[in-house]
Amino acid sequence: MPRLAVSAIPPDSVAMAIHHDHDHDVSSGAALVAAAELALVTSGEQWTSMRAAVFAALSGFDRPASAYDVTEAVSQAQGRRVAANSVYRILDLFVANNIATRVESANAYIANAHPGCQHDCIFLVCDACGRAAHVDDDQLSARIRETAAATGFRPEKPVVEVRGRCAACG
Amino acid sequence: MPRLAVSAIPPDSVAMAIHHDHDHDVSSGAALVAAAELALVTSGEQWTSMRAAVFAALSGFDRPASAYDVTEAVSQAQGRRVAANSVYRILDLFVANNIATRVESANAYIANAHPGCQHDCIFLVCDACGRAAHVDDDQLSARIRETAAATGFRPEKPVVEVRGRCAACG
DNA sequence: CAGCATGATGTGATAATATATCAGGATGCC
DNA sequence: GGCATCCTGATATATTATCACATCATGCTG
Repeated sequence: MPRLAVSAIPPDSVAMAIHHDHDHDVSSGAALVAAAELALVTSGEQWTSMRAAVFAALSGFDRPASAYDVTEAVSQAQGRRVAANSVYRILDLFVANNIATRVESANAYIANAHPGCQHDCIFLVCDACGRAAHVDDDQLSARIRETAAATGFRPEKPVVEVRGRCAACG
Repeated sequence: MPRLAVSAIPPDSVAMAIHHDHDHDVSSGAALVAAAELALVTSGEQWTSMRAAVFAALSGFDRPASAYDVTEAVSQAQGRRVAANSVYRILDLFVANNIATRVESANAYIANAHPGCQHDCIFLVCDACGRAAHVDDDQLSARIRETAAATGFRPEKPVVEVRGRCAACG
């Protein structure tokens, strides 16, 4: 499978790279899980079976998934009812450690395809199919931060999510 | 009161204009309400007393307000219980007609200080005080749309909300 | 004017998303 | 093993959002 800078979704049908000139360990499947585990452990967090299950469920979706979607998927996988609040806790932890991202405009979460690499994320969210493509454009992100900073604002976390129609949905 | 391109909040303590070289009818108070009414009526929508009440309540907040905040404020003002779903309907209408904007990362709404003028909005949302400054930077917005379009995505509505700390909160 | 069409609002229910609290269990460390 | 700490489960509740349908207001039309 080709390694590309834009983790479009579905994960195996990526098409193009944009303003992204450095290499990542873009991962999927087992490699992605391993990378996530490494990132979390490196931060001094535990990689428990529940966390593994949540991450597996999250990365199994081909589009941003709500906490309840993930809860349902984990429940299925475990053959028992898991509580939503546990999933929330874990998703929050994932977001804090950059192995997942929250898509604010969709109240949903998506696994980060390249944990360990810090970027301001730009998501292209399709209003038709719900899928989200992830674009890194450090130059553009920098412009956004600069623009904010120019007003005396101290930017912490830019939320850039372009709603629209993906190529497939026209 | 000075007319400025950046509608910082609180509304009477604006400080700077950025990449914004055209004039607006930036409005506040009664003038803002009149501008909103005009914008709505021009679109063929009615300006009912309920809509006026919702707009007044919304523009009375000095920061993005949740639909329930607005519901509460309108209820107070009217001396009766108004239903949240009515408020949602009206806020949706406002957003559709560009006299209010939804701040996705805060699940909240904010009155548009210059209805009738189309921009992609950029909000600087303070995580400490909850206030949001509104920046227009057409050049930056264009870059964002271009970046999205370059992937075959058709951008409809960019959501750009920079979370961080405002100058006042350091 | 009566009747009707249309759009706005009210009512009531419910769904979806998110957080709080606290007890008990697992884990790591010594 | 024992202790401290972190993690999870259970339960409750808060917040945000939507739906279906009844009612009301307004203006048009015959």
